[in-house]
Amino acid sequence: MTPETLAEKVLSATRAAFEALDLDDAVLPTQTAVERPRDPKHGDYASNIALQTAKKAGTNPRALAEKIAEHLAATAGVAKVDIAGPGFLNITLDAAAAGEIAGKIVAAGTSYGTNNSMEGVYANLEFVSANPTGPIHAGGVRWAAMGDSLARVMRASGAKLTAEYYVNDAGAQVDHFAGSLLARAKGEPTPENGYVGEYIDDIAADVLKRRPDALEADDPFEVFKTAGLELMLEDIKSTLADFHTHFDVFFSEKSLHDRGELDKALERLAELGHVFEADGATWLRTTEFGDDKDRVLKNSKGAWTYFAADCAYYLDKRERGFEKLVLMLGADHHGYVGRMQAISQAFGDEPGTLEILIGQFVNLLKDGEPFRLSKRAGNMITLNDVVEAVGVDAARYAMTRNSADSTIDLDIDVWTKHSSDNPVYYVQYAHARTSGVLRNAAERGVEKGESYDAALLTHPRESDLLKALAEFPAVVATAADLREPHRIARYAEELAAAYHRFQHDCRVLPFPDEDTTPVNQARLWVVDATRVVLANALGLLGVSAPERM
RNA sequence: GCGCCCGUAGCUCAGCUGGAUAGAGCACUGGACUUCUAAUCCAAUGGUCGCAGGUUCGAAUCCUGCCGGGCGCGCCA
Repeated sequence: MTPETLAEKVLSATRAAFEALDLDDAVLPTQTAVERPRDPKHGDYASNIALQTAKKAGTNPRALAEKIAEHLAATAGVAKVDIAGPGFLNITLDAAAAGEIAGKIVAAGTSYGTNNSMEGVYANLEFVSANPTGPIHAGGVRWAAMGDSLARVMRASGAKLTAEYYVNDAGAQVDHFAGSLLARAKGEPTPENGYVGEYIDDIAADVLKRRPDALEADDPFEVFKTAGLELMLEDIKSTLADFHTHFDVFFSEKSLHDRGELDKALERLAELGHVFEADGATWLRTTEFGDDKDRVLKNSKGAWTYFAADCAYYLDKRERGFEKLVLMLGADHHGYVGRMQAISQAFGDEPGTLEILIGQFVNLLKDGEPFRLSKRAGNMITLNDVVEAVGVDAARYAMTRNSADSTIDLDIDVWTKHSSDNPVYYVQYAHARTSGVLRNAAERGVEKGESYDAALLTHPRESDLLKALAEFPAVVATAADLREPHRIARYAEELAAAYHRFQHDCRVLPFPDEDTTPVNQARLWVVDATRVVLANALGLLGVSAPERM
């Protein structure tokens, strides 16, 4: 029995109890969940439904709980129901009902954990979107890892999701970038507001390699701009690919300008009556939608602002049919939330259409000192550097195991020297152990058979492990719903711990001089199920699941 | 000044949208390998959940006010 099924049984038992006690069932929730108590004395699962509904129904929680327990105890698969404290229901399943899950997981394989909590939601998830004027720096590691994992988790929950990278290939920064390349190629000093760094030398050289005549062209600046952006973007794409971070779309800001999308967006907003002229500039009245000040679309010189491009980009996404736009931004951009939401509402969209996730910074430390990153100064640590130092798995895992709401302090030296402290190895090792047991079983010709007797799985370690395994789909659904991929990592650690304890206390394979027993076989099913879930969980994090370590 | 995020064990962080005696990893201490990988397990140590009120059967969690830290508040991009 899965926790979901049990929760339904709890609800129907409650409904029956309400009827028996002649209570108003309008106070009953449409859904409930059972929780896994920390203390094993509290049974396999616990429900607080009596506590939650008794007061509203005008009765005593304890009395209600007793009535619910009566009905619930009669349910198939439920071994025992106790009432504790003010009215908790502590439910114990019989071993056979609890053990079924292993077979279901093995049968489901890679699809175990998928759920339909976001079924059919057509979503766009934008993340990273670092300017194409330099390599992705170490600060981008967090967004790449979290965004990519979130994409996987939302897809696993049924969302039809497009992962998108907004390429800011228009505007002044790009000109500064092009100017820096050109100066470098000519051997001139870096212009004011320009970029420095080894990568500028490299890109300048590569542009010349690709276009040997670049300096003699009619407009060398344009050649360096176009070719430089192209090369930089290729570099970014390959960095992300190496980091196992997949984007479906790299969306060019410049293409919005070229296609006249900014004019179109302005026109649309004007039609809707939210545009006004003042001080020689064109404004969007975002204060109407809660922003703290109105925003300029076109400045007094007649030039588009970055904000105008944001409007056009928003409209473009909506016109591509996305009904849910999720945007991951760094804490330094949280000031944008107000104006971005105002754009959404100005176009007449429901609140919630645009969802902005703000992630806090990774504070990089070196020798205990804050390490400032700057593309302009060229003293940066890139995503590539991080990956080279600790590897993709360790980097991704370290970045996804914390809530985006908390800032992370990360000492570069600690990270590179003691990377084996990373809990990712604990999880991966658990997976390697499951693979090892199954490999040994295969070598010795021990077969788990077509089916197994779940009633034999009575050891407390088995019971804990089975409960952890059963939880996975709900964890995925919650992670998707709350946009919190770190829940997957924390779950994986719990599951790995449950497995390590199981393998320590429960002999799986028969000893060499013994015959294979039904207990050996049942345990092999549990091991295989654990292997599946660990692999699926690591897969959602974009971390590999090695068969040997 | 205004806005967003954070404050939980020596350190790094969880805490499943209000539940039972607040957890894990690292570090420290002591145990467990002639049998499936000890990258493991077991035990011990470690807490005024920043502070003060409030809401209720019940608060680390929700509300208010303080204190402390990070980030942000351009006709820049």
